[in-house]
Amino acid sequence: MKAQKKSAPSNERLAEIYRAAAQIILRKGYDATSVNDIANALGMTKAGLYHYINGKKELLFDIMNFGLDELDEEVLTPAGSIEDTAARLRFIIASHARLVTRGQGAITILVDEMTALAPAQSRKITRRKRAYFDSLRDTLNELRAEGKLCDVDVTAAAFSLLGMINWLSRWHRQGGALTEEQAAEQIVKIALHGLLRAETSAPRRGLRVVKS
Amino acid sequence: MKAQKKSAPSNERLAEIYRAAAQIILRKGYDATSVNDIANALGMTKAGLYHYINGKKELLFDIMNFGLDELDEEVLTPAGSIEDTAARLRFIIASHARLVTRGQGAITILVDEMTALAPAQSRKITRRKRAYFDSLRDTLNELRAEGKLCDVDVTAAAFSLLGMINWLSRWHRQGGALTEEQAAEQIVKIALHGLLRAETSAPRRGLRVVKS
DNA sequence: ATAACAACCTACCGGACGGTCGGTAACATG
DNA sequence: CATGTTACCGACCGTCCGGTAGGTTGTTAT
Repeated sequence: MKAQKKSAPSNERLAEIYRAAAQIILRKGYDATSVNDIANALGMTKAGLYHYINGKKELLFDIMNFGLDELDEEVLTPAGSIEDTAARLRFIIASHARLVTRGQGAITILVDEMTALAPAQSRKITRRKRAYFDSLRDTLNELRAEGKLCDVDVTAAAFSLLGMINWLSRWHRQGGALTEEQAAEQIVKIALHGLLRAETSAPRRGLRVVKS
Repeated sequence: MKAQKKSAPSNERLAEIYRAAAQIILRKGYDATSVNDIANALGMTKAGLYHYINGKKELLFDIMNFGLDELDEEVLTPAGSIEDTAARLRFIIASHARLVTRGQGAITILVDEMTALAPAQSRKITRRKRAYFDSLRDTLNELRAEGKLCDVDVTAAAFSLLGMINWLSRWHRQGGALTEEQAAEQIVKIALHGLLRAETSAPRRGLRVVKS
């Protein structure tokens, strides 16, 4: 009748478990990944793994929180000390992008497997994600107040940024044509300046806007 | 020993089934959706539904192809007859975005549930997706040849576009602050011109470029 | 009338999966 | 050497799910 939590055994091993689990879940999806799969990847049996975890859902929940911790530490906190707003936005995009390409898993899982959580867990994760989203949007609002933002909806802009960044995990491969740094740089460029060349100097053969 | 395919019964009902299944799968995920869930949503039993489908995976495969058909018909084919390259790009982005926000499901499932397919099916879908991606990239290359594209990697640009567009399904809600049209328009704006104000005509109170 | 078929149903099967139980071997502590 | 604790394992359980077998009902074709 003890409601005790089993007490965290060896924080070191636990991190290994999270990392291994994240990688497999990322590749096969949460539902398609059995607890056995994760255990075997760690050279264990299922019962052995259950020594460390309290259930499959709770494992997922922990991994997600781990990912959000990374996001806070490597993106939001450092960004907080950047005064210049445009530079701060640039940093957020680039460092978040790097986290997606470099880290294997935890953050991307955040994005894909929300439905697998229990309602209470889902609410907590959603709240943390919301906090991140809000500070991104705040930066955009600040930019607007300074007159540096284009005429776009800040919410749509913030989501579009996240879309570009999170999508990275689906196409960027290590050892591909673009390094992690280059990929992050490309995202920054596209997000801040768009794809089309600004038609400032010497209108080249008269571009027309075609509607419909 | 008949290898016969059971022959498609009533093309009408089949479309209803695809649509209902797509909605549920979109909400709960493929693995978490049981065949029973889909059957019940259609007012049937599982065995009843199996009169129409040949298996859960094949149903998913069919839905994905249905989504790709939509994409071809409503985006790629009309786009093919637009001469002006920039206008074509604009059209592709906007119409694809509208398809994501308006249609409920088939296209988004394409994106999320690839791992659930059998290898042979997965290859076929990947090939079709690849074809779509290539024509998007072709448009960008054409734009580059015309000197209208910024200095960005075309592959990264194409993927970033898809990221923004596909992400729409995660945040845009019917009846929300932005209509489908407005959301699509925002995506187009951000993708083509970026977030930061171009510092061309009449520097409004002295905008500076901030580096680093 | 009856044959034929589509469109379902109830009942069931085999297997996989999450999770548990009762161990055991290794090692540390006193 | 006794005791406790950590880190596992083999065997097992209940449940749920994809899929099937075989029947029933309603409609159409001849």
